[in-house]
Order: sequence, then structure tokens, then C-alpha cells
Amino acid sequence: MADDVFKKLISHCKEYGYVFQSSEIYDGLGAVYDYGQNGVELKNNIKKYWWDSMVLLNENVVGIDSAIFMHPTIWKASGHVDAFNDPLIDNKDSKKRYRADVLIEDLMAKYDAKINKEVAKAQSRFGESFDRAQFLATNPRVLANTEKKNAIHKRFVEALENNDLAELKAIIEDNDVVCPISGSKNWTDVRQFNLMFSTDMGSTAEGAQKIYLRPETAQGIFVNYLNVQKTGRMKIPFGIAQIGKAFRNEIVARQFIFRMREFEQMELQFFVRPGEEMDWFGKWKETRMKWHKSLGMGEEKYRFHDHDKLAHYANAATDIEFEMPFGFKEVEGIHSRTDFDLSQHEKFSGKKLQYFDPELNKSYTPYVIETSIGVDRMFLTILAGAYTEETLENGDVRVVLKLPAVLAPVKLAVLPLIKKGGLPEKAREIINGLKFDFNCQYDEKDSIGKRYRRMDAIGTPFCVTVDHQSLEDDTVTIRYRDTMEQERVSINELQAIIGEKVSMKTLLKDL
RNA sequence: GCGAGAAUAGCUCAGUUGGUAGAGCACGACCUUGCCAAGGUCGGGGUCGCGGGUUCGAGUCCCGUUUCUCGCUCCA
Repeated sequence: MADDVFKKLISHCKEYGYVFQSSEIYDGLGAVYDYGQNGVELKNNIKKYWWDSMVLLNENVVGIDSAIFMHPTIWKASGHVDAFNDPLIDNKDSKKRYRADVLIEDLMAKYDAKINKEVAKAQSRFGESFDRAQFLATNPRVLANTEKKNAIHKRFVEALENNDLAELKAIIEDNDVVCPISGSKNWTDVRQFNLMFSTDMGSTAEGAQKIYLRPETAQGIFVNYLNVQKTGRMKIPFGIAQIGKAFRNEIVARQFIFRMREFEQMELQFFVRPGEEMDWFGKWKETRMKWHKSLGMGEEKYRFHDHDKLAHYANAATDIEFEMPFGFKEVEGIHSRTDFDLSQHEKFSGKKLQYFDPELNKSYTPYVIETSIGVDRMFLTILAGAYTEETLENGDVRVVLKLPAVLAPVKLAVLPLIKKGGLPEKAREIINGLKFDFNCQYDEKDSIGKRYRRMDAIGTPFCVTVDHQSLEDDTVTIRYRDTMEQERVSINELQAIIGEKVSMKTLLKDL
């Protein structure tokens, strides 16, 4: 059932110009998508809603737009070069995939376990008089295991240093490592998956330098934080916001635009005093959840998912999850990143990245709270939450995108009831008065009911219908998408009525 | 990357034991039309995902490949 809804949603996205597969006429490109005429409007509106809620509503938050290309050493400092280069091996029988280095580390841990067992046995036998160091140096079983382990360790370290994938496989095979699931030794070759895209900078082959397309936007903020702090005279606590593309060569990229190879992030890095990070973590957690819920997609569709296992840079982390047709999924991550990133950049760049705090009269490396949201995932949550199939009184099924008005691609359609008698001209006149403020659409084709349904399908919140009475008294009917109710209003009231309903002020006044 | 399934018009799909490609909806023009997708007339649109093979002949059978879906796996 849920899969069914998701399929319909994907079809709907294509049919109504929201999302197309990239390079479709060339059979497509895996996990890359293009936004269509309505998709780009919705996406831009999402970005604006986020940007304004960060930069306009917080006087201590400013934005930047850093380049996608960055100095390659940045990715060594951030840990991406190491972490995004896992050597992987598959067991052909169980079809399970493992990290080759983890299998070998497990193998070494087994020898440690054997040694510890011998030690424990001896200890319980000899009690007080047990000499651990001497035992380790003389016991033949321990020595044999130590020797085996050291031999593996030596080969392992050398293989890693030389990036020798065949040797990693040889270690696994020579030591009879079996798959825990199938119990077999039927392994594929070890392959390396670099999750970062790379390209060459420099037009000649000799002078070219290998650079990466950024796998996250955060580092562009970290390396600029002092520029912004100094030139903007920012005082801690302060934040830097950024929206931009990031690229990851996902091994498995699936579920439509949920996991794409080229995607967009909206990130805030908020710089705070060390020791105050948990307060700010809590505050941003609450603020971000409020922001999501302000869109009215249903409070029960959101939840926090706190991380038990933290990444190496974080001392607290949570996700905001949204109930997609395929279950609760992460939309936004909120992390307390400590001073990990700035310290790493100090180390690798050799530059001081400390902040002088005039109130405390001392310098320190700030701690960072990050809120990071995937624009494309956000887009998907909005569409998934908005997509509705309604059975009407007459038994017809109406497909309607109940998009928040502030995000809807088209704010209003102006429709002449019939295509003659001066009604089209009047409708154009109304659009000319409103088109500077709202994205308007004109439609005169087909019956009025059919036009309403077309607007429902792309999520247009308001339909303004021009009839003969409009010519006499300058009134029109305004029809509301969700209730299908209509009311007659004066043409010169339209701007205020619609303006109020599409304003983010209405939704975010408590933020 | 492994395994399974799928791919025919913009969309949803039909297509017989292999015999020169169809429907509905959508789209365009004109006419009609006073409020919730169904009026009339005419029209545009497909080398059946792509490449090979078998055959007198392939949308249909075989092989390869691309993309999508599901499962595994991974997930800063």
C-alpha cells in the first residue's frame, strides 16, 4: 500500500513537471534528477523559507555561498578522504558485503581473545603470584598466537599503506576468514569505493591537481568562519548559513530523490562558547522542529531520532525524521560537532582559527552546533505530505497537492469562466496587477471544473474565477483548494487576501 | 556491487503458436460551454529502452547492455 502511494507520487512528479530523471532521452543517469517547471518553484520556495527563517529572523546569523571546489587538503582535515575510501569485499554465497579492513581487524581481535583466555586461565590458577608480563613472554600458546597476530598486523599495515587491495584479500584467504552468515570462504576481490567525486584542476595533464567535488557544504563554512566573523564583526554566539550542492558517489542510491548523487544541503553552523554547546544543541533542536511543524503537514509525522552511536566529531546528535510512504526517514541532522572541525583545520592549515572573546577576555576555538537539512529530502517530505487522493460526494476521486501556500509553485490561477464576452481580457488585467507579487497562471481551456482539478494537481492554493458579474462590479470568486469553497471578493482585495495567506510571517511568528 | 522482476505514445496499459503497432486518457486547432476533470469535428505523436544473434520475417525467442523497482549491503 505504502509502496503504491510512493509510485503514484513519483508518477505525479513527472506528469506535473515537478521532477524528471536526468538525461532521460539517453536512458537516464543513475540517481540524478532534474527539477521541472513546478519543481524548481517549490524548491526555490523551500530554500527561501529556510534562508529567511535563519538569516532574516536571527540578527546573529549571516549567510555565505562558498565554492564547490575546495583545496584537497580540506578533505583530509575533515576525515572524508579516509572515511570515504572503504575497501569492501562480498561473500558470493551469502551475498553479504563487508569492509575488508573490519574483517581483518576482527580476525586480529580473535587472537587477542585467545591470548586473554589463556591469561585468565593462568591467573585463576596462580592467583596472587601470577606474573602477567612473564606469562605473555613465555607461554608457548600465547607466543604462537601473538606471533600469528603480529604477522597479520604487519601485512595489514603494509597493505593499507600501499593501498594493496589484492593483499587485503590474500590476508583474508590465507587466514581462512569465513563469512559469519554463509560460513563460506567464497570471496570476491576487494574493491575500493571512493564516495567522493574527483576531477582534475589545471588544463594540462602534468600540471593537473586532483580535486574533489565537495561531499558536504559544512567545510566551506568552517574554512571561512574567521573571515565572516572579522568582516561582519560577529560576536559569539553567531551562525553562518549556506545553501548549496554537494556530491556523493553513493554505492546504492535509491528511493527517488531521497538519496541522490548530486544533492543540495541547507546548513547552519552555529559557533558557541565551549561548555555551552549542549544548551544551544537543545535550543536548535527545538527551533528546527518548530520550523518543520510550522508548515502544517501534520505534527504526528515528525519525530526525533537521537543517536546512540556518535560520529567521531560529535558529542550529541539527533535526526528529525518525517514519515514518508516508506517509513520514518531522516530529513535533517542536528549535531554538536565540538571543536573537531576547526581544530582539524588549524592542524592541517597551520593557521590559528581561534576567536577572541571580549567578554571572557580570552581566546578559544569555538564549539559548533550544526543543523543540516537535505533540500531534496525536504522537497520529498512536502510532496509526500501534500499528496492526497480524495473521494468526493459524487464518487469522483480528486488528486490534490495540499502544499503549504507559502511553498506552492503557483500561488493563484486566474480563470475566465468562459472564453468570450470580455472575460479573458478581464482575467489578463487581474494577472497584470498581481504578477509582480505572485506566480500567477492563466488558463481558459476546458470546462471550469477541469481547470480547478488541474490546479489541484499542481497544488495551486487559490483559483480566481472571472464571470460576467466581474465586468459589472469588479468582483471575482476565489476558490480555495483544500475546501473547494468559494467566496466573492472585490478584485482590489485579492492582493491582501492572498498576500496574507502566502506569507511566512503567518507561519513563523513564534519562531 | 550481488540477486530477482520490469521497460510498447506525455500517462495507464493491450498486443494471440513469431507475420508490417493499438486503446483510453492527455496534447494542439476550431466550434460548443454559467462553477468542480467525461460535448462535437479535425489533427500531431511510437525505428516497441539500446546493441547484437536466431529466422524468409522479431514488440514477441536467445545473449549482452542501460535504466527503474524490490531485497541484501552501506549510510558523517
